[in-house]
Amino acid sequence: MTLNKSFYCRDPSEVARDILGKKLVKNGLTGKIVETEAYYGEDDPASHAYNGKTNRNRLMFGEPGRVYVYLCYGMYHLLNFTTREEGKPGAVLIRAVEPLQGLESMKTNRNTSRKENLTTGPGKLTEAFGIDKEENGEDATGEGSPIKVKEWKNCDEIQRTKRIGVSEEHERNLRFVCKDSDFLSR
DNA sequence: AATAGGATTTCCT
DNA sequence: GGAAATCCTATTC
Repeated sequence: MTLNKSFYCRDPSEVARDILGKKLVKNGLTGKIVETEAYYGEDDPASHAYNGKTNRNRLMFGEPGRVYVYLCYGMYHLLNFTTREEGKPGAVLIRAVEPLQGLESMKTNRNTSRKENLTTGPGKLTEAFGIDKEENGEDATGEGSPIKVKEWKNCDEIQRTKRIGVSEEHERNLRFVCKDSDFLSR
């Protein structure tokens, strides 16, 4: 079962927590989501949407369940799914997955053979899955969608921590991880 | 093991 | 002009 629009049309923290353990699918490659972060809008200084709508972040203001990919530090594509109803900015960043299917393609894409270095970071997993600006704006809620998330498992134990790469000020605990995973970032 | 620097887009001051 | 939702490599301890 592909996660539908009502799954994504909720508070970003709820979506970030509930999407853990689910299966990320793109073109035959799959991975178990083990690390996420929630981002909000006007009340979240670390969010792209903090200062209002721009060409880059406009999907965060739109309907839920869309793929939001953007270029970080001029080099790495980061994968998000939009959340909340149209008009209220929100997104969930996928920070790490555990590789399940398509390991050989991932190794080629990443130019490494070590399973633990394939998808253990937000920039790494997009490279492993071949995700870039092409996918920006795609609807992730259809069975035929190029990128989607499917029902699969839940994590045994979920832990909530500070977000990574975000300045201390105003930071709330908006990072969610499957506690005992061997595939978390850094 | 720990630290430092580089690659380089998008947006803000 | 400078910082940002990162990662890799080289250098130094």
